[in-house]
Formats: sequence, C-alpha cells, structure tokens
Amino acid sequence: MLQLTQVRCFVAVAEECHFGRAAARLNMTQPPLSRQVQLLEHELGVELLERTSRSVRLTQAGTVFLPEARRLLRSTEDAVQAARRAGRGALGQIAIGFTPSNSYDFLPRLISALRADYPDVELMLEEMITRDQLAALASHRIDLAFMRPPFEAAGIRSRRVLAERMVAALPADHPLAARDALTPADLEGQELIMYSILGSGYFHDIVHRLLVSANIRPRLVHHLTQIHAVLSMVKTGVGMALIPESASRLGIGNVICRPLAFGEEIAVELFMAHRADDASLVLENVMAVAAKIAETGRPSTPSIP
Amino acid sequence: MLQLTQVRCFVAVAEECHFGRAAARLNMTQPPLSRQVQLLEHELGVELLERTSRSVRLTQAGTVFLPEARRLLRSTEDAVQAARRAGRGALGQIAIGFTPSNSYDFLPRLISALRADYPDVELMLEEMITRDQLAALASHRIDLAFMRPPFEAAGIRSRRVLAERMVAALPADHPLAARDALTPADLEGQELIMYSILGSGYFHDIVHRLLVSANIRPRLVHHLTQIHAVLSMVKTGVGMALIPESASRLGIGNVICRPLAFGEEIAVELFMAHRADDASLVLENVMAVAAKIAETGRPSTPSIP
DNA sequence: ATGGATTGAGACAGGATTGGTATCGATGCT
DNA sequence: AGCATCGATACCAATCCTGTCTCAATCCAT
Repeated sequence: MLQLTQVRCFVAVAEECHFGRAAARLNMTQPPLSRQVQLLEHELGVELLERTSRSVRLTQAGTVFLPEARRLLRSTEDAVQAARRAGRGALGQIAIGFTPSNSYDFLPRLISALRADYPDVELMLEEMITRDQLAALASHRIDLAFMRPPFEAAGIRSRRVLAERMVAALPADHPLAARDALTPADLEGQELIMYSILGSGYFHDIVHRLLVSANIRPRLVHHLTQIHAVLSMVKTGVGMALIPESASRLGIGNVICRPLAFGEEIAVELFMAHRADDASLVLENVMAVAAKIAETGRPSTPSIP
Repeated sequence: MLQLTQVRCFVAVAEECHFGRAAARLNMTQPPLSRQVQLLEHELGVELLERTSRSVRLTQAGTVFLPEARRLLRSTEDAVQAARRAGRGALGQIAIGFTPSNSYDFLPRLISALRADYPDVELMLEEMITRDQLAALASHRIDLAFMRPPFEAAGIRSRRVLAERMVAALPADHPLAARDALTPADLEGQELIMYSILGSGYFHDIVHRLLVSANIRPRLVHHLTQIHAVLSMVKTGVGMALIPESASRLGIGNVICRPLAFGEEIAVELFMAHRADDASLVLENVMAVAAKIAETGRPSTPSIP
C-alpha cells in the first residue's frame, strides 16, 4: 500500500532535484531515499523522476503527481491538527439549552466569549424551559443546560453560575423613580405586573416569595411570560414590575430600575447542568468559559443604572 | 509519522464499530488492528474511540477525525489514479503548433478526437508558420508541430500525416463549374487568385508548380494569405482559385469545387514533427490519434461535393 | 585526453516494525 | 453463577526499513 513516507520522500526529491540534498532534508541517507522513491514508483507503476546520474528531473507523470502529493501531505497535517484540536476540546460541537430569560444578558455574553476563545466549537442553541432541558439532556438532545432551580434528576450534575437580585422596573415618570431603593411600604398598593405561573413559574415564585417575605400586597395586574413583554408594559406606564437585575440591561427606554431594600436572601439563580457521564472536553471548556463569565462578567448585586 | 495503514484501520473500525468485523474487512486479525489504532491515537495524542469492552464508540475527536481520514484516503486514491493515468499518457498537457491552413479541417478533427480519447490531456494550441514551429519545438515552446514541407532540423523527427490534392474553387455560376474535372486548357487565361509568396509560401509554391507542370499561364490576380480570404474572393466572382481539397469543406456558399485532371504528383502534404528525444507518452498518444485521423478520417483523393 | 569528483543505485547487516497466535480481563446475557 | 463476547496484552516470526560500504556513470578540470 501507498506509504506517506514514500510520498514525503518523493516531494523532497522533486523539490530539491537532488537525492543527496533531499536525503539531508529528510534526515536520512541517500540510499534508502532512493529506494523509497523506487518503491513509490513501483507502487504506482509509473516513473516519476528521470535520473540522468547527473541530474534529476520530473517526468510528465511526476509533474502531475507532485501537486497531488503536496496536497496529500497538507491534508494529512490538517487532519492531524483537527484531531488534536478536537482532542483539546477546541474543535467540535455542543448543543446548549437555555431558558428564555437567559437570552437577554448571560447567553449573548457566553456566545461572544466562546467565539473568541473557541472559534471552532460549533454551538447549537435551543431555547427551552427548565423541565424540558432535563429531558433534553437525558436524551442527548442537548449537552449543556442553563436553567432555573429547583430541579433534580438522576445522572445530571449541576453548578450555580449566577445569582442576582431582583430590581424594580418603573416608568421614568413614576414617583418612586426618584428613590434610591424601594422599601416594602413603597410597593404597598402599587400596580405590579406579574409573571405567568405557567410560562414563567420561576419568576412568578420569586416575586411571590419577595412579596410574602415583605408582607406586602400590591395590586397585581396581568400575567405575562416574557420579560421584555413585562418591560414594554412598564414602559407604557401600566405599572411597575420586578425583574432580574441583568434584564435591566435590556436597555428599554423610559424604564428606570431601582434596587429593593428588602428580600436580600431571595436571589434569582442560574444553574448549568450536564450529564454526569459526559466527559467531553468541549463541554468542559464551555463550562469553564461560562464560569469565568459569571465571576468576572458583571456585578451580581443590584446597581443603579 | 502518521501511517496511511493506521488511518485505514481507524476508518474501518469507526465504520464497523467493532474491532473483529473491521479486522475481517481489512483481511487481518484483531490484535494488530487494535495496535494500529492505538498507535494512531498515540501519534495524534488523542483518543479517537471509546472502548467499553462491549461496544466501540467514536469520541468527539474521533467524530471530527473520521471525515478527515476518509478524505485523506480518497485523496490518496485520487493521487494514485492521476499518476497512473499520467503514466499512461492519458493525463497531462501538450503544446501543439499548427499552420493556419490546418485550422480549417484537420485540427478541429484532431481536437475532437483527442477530447474523446484523452479528455484529461490539456491541449495548448498555437498557430504559427512552419519555420517558427521548428524554433518553438527546439525551445520547448511546443511539443508537437503540424507543418508543411520542406524543412530540416537536427533533433527533430517527423512523419507525414496527410497528403491531399489541390482542387479548383469556382463561383457557382462559372462556366467551368459544369465540368467534372478541369484540364490545363480549361485554366488557360482564367482569372486565378494567387497566394502570397510571403504569408503562404507553401501554397504559392504548390500552385506555381501545378501551373508550370501543366504549362499554363492563367491571369494571376491578388496575392492573399488566408484560404478563407481566397474563398471569399471566389464567392464574389473575382475569379477561381486552387485550394487544398480539405479546405473545400469550409462550406462557403456559392463556391463549387472541381478536381484537377492534371498534376496528380503534386500533393499538399502535412507533417507532424516532434523533438527526437521527447519520450512523452502524451505526445505518443496524440500522435497516434493524429495518424488514425489521417488514415480513416476522410479520403485524401479529390471528391466532388 | 585523462584523472578526480559527484551522483544515484545496489549489496548487505542490524534493528525496528508489523502481523499472527495464544491468552487475559471485563462485561453482558441466560 | 456460568458462559459468551469483545478488546487488550504478551510473545514470536517475518518483513521492512535504515545505514554503511561500494560501484557505475557522468561531468569537469587540468
């Protein structure tokens, strides 16, 4: 069978037009080099070089074969490099699931960081709710899930990547917009836009716990799922809303965010989860980047924009 | 260094997902196959297969490497085939020189025959006169020349490919167009369009010898180089002309060709010439096709269209 | 013209590599 | 629990590859 060493030998001789120099370049002596080229020619059944005992010249067949041979060696090197990079987890693909609310801040930052650090890792992104992500992990539909607590599933390992406070989103002309932070008394009786218990159960529960912990009963209006829909409501003056601090960076005009002076213990948490038996280095690298972003990306305590 | 056998082994195992079956497919036993794959993995520094002693699965790196490996094997096969075809003279390139008058009939037939028999031989065609072709052969500018006698040059080998009669080209309404063949007496005193002694010296000489041999003195008008220009003159009724029989197939309307009843010994000859030391198989094949065309292509004796 | 230098090929020995046989350890199924 | 299957390992024989030495052919210089 054709040997790559033979091809390498031929290319060297063809480029040097001299067996001795080619042998030196290949760190070998001339006789075995001659033999390798002979073997190649015999294998092909074609004379590639015309030896005149004083000079070496390519035959027509050699002229045809030389670029093919070069391409072959280059392809080989490429294949080796690809395998090595894949082995390091710098090349490959990963399917990532994420909850809708992550698409506003965390996910874009993760994606751009991955593009920078691992440009050859192909990302397949899929928006789904926490419960679906657990099933998708188990069925290998996704390899990594960014989701909300609580969850529990066998064979799934998870770690918290983000914890942030809820902030109040107010119309710019709202009286409370002048305050630095809002107290429970501020919210009492206010029009508060609420999350749907079905589509956004996690945020529904967070807000509910916040209200209960502070023992306040605002007037709850609407029940929406998407945070940007909630913010649109706020913008048009329907009322105020409680949103995760990161969502305040959505940059919707006419909306002012203010921290809450209560319920510090109630945080919005984001977990990433993967199959416990998944030893993929791509996964490992992606999770490392996600962890790095979570640490250094933005402060997780509320800030006043 | 990376071995193609290792790549082949890996592809077989990856496709079968089973060392035993892969070994059978490769006509070898399982242990050395395992070893080859291990060597490949060690060479790459990457684990390509995940062996669970009950099943074999590709790792992510293996998934990346498999298509690369397949491509590599395919490229190898392609390179081998290309070299073999080049060795047979079925792949390569050849530069061919030809005289202007060959472009009308012989060259088109040669080209189409070559396209059919040797589709991967690249033709580089260049029109030039006989004297220039000898120089171009010597300087390797062309490899094969189709040209007119007489010529002589050291290191050039030639053979005659065509010999054809001259025929008379007449306007369709010419009185002589009714004849089957023209005698010397028919031509006496006729308006005869002549070739330039400079640009078409060969045809000038042929016509001159024909007239001398038959001892006729027509009225010579014009001195043109290109046969199609001559025929245009004939078409518009300027006079008659003597043209090589093959040129009568140019298919110019309003022109009738008639054989000559004299000067049988004076033929238009076409030679092909090449460097005597050129051992190219492409050249050999092209010359064989040219010879075949010359023999079987068309009758070389005048015929009445 | 003739001797020296250079070039590629051939002969041969030693060592590495490859493929085969026998066997082991692990895992899944009955 | 025992058997079958599968991949890995150990070991051996054959082959192949490489390096040294050498030769034939050619070119160049004297």
